[in-house]
Amino acid sequence: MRPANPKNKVQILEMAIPLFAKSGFNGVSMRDIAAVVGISAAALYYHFSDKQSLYLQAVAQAFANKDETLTKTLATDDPPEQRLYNFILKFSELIYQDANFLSLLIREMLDGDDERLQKLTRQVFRMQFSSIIDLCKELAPKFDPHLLAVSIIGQLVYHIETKQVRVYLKGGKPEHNDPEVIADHIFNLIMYGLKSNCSVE
Amino acid sequence: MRPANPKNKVQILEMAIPLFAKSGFNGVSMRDIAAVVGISAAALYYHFSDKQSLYLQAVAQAFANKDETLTKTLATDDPPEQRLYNFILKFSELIYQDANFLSLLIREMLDGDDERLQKLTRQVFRMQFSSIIDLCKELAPKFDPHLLAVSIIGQLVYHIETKQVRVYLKGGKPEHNDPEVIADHIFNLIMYGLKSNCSVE
DNA sequence: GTCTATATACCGATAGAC
DNA sequence: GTCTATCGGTATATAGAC
Repeated sequence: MRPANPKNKVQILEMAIPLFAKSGFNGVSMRDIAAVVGISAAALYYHFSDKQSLYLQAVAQAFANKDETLTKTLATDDPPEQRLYNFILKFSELIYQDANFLSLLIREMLDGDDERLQKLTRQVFRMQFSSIIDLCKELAPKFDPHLLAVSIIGQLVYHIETKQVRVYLKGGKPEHNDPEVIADHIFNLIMYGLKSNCSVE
Repeated sequence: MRPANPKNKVQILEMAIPLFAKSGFNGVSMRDIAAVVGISAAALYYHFSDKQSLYLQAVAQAFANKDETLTKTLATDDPPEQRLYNFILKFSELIYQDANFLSLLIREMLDGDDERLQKLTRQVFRMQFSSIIDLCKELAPKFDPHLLAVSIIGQLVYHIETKQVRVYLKGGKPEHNDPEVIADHIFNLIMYGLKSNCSVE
């Protein structure tokens, strides 16, 4: 039978990404991927040398351009506070909209060996983390910029990561999943803390 | 051959916990567990009806008493600020010392279906989250207590979760992994924010 | 309570036709 | 580039001896 719709590598990767995000490397078989792509499992080996190679390329594909997108929001002429808010809102929207990206990221932090994590930080986070750290230094020289950057990103990630769980916890409301509500809350907390009356409602 | 050292369920669970924490449900086989326990894979089926049952009981075992421990630090006569600091430090030490607990928790949030997540929040987090929310209301009535509680726990979890990755990021220092350094940073940030000079009290 | 042996299914990967 | 067929290995789980 003549193949009606031959696939290229990127198409296959894009279809594999949600599978790996949902079930992890060990939870997805080559047959599973082949099924959603619409070809046989054997055909996957024409495009990729083995399963690990397919997985790593899928992760790289899912992470591509994320760093660039975020770094751009930090490299403007706006005042530092505005740049921080823009970054927080952009990051919030990014991980809210692209659930696969966040899942794969968390899975990589759990499963990746030292070599892969090093590569990950270089490819995905280096520029962005560098920019946010410089911004932290500018905004609050008294704070350790590394700890501060992790605190900001940690809140963003965790608010989205716990989306599914939080509805069962006390005080959970639907609007807590709105990326803008999350961003406003984090910015306000980071800037002014609990003991301030400078807060912006 | 006479069995030299028969195992009970709890012993098996305790030995399975680090395996599931490190490699996840799909990354651990019944043979793997049997090997570290020191019995045959078939013998596991005397204690557990199937792999899923063993896994769920291992998770329950790993999570047992965590809620109680944390809730206790919140139920004292100390002033609210002191209670918040005690909670942050205790939580920081807890997830730093028990890496299996945090790994399993994150994996459950990725893999658990709605039913399991609901059970998880009831068993592990309900009292603790309830107490921290009441404390948040007391400390900062102007903030949404749910968002605030997630921000506090999110920072704690993320600082420890990224332990392995952060060494490759700008400004990373060994002392950033000290649970007390993390706790002090988070408490200070939460209470006073970056603009501490414009706080009222 | 643990063993050996085994049933059954699925896995990753390859061979060779088209 | 994709197919069918298949290999060798491993998975979960069971049967039955001790």
